[in-house]
Amino acid sequence: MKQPAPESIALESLPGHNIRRLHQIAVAIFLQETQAHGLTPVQYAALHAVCAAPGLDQRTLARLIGFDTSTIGGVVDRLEARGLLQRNASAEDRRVRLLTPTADGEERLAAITPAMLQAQQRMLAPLKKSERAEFMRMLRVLVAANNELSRAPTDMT
Amino acid sequence: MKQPAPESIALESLPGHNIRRLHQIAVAIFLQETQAHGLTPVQYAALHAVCAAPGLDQRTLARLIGFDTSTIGGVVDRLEARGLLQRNASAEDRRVRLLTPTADGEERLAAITPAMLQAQQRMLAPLKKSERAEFMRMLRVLVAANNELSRAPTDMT
DNA sequence: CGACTATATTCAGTATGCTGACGATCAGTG
DNA sequence: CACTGATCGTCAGCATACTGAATATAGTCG
Repeated sequence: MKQPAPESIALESLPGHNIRRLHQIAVAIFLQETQAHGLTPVQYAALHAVCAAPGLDQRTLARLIGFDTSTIGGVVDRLEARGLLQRNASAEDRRVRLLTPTADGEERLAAITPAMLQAQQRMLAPLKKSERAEFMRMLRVLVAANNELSRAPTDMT
Repeated sequence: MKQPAPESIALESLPGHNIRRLHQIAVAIFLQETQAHGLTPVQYAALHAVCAAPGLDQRTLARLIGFDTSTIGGVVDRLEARGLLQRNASAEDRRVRLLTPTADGEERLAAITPAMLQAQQRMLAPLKKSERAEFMRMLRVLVAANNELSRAPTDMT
């Protein structure tokens, strides 16, 4: 059996290529819908997690939302610079930086939520209603099964 | 009807979050399988397209694989620096830079192809065989329908 | 207590991506 | 031919991401 010529492989048939494109599109839709609020998808996820569990440390935050710990510093920097959360040293363990939302942060999160949900709908809108649930189910299977493969696995307990 | 509290929304229920995680994982799998060949997913896609259509310009390349034109310059730079392709000014239109693979580039593409295909398989491996085709079908529907939304739409003619 | 190990965070380096702007060039029109 | 508008490529600036290393602190064991 001879391999097909490497150039003859159709990019559109490759899962990885389509996943990359879908991610590109999902980010674009998110930014479009939420542009009035000035948060990126990643910033939204971080702010959301901090509001849901005030006082958590960066490492825990990273594991909750699947970030690399060396990336999260910058994300938190930007949210802090805009006054949406606070970063304070922990009293018990001085290595740790504890994150707490500010009032502004809470408000911003509440304000952006409807647009964020609208964006989520639009991402799957091209599928039939019955297909959307099925797609989400398979998406979760893939993410859960391969969770440990990326450098930033999620804590799925 | 009151909105649910913004913090009570489960991140795992959001399409965007799962898409981001799946992309992260897909890149990690690609890099794992192909690490001996030293190409990123994006570099692979670019090299593949140039080998399939030697002499194409950067704008066309960008539209073929869904890149932003301001990103592709850097990608081509790196491939050129490693001697995998050549960038020459066009004779007819001096704005245009034409891309041609080198012999090394062709070889590299052929060499990486089996590992790349192996990576694609692993991405969908957690799904049952019948589900994989269904997932890919829906993936293509979503990408095709929302193609124009990102800054780098693909030419799908 | 001192050495060793483990953990939380940061940093430098590299690679995508997007926005908005700019320089060079081309093409069509008066 | 000069003017106008479109097109190709690049660049600066910002935001994710990952690798590998450094730093600071904590905990543990001999």
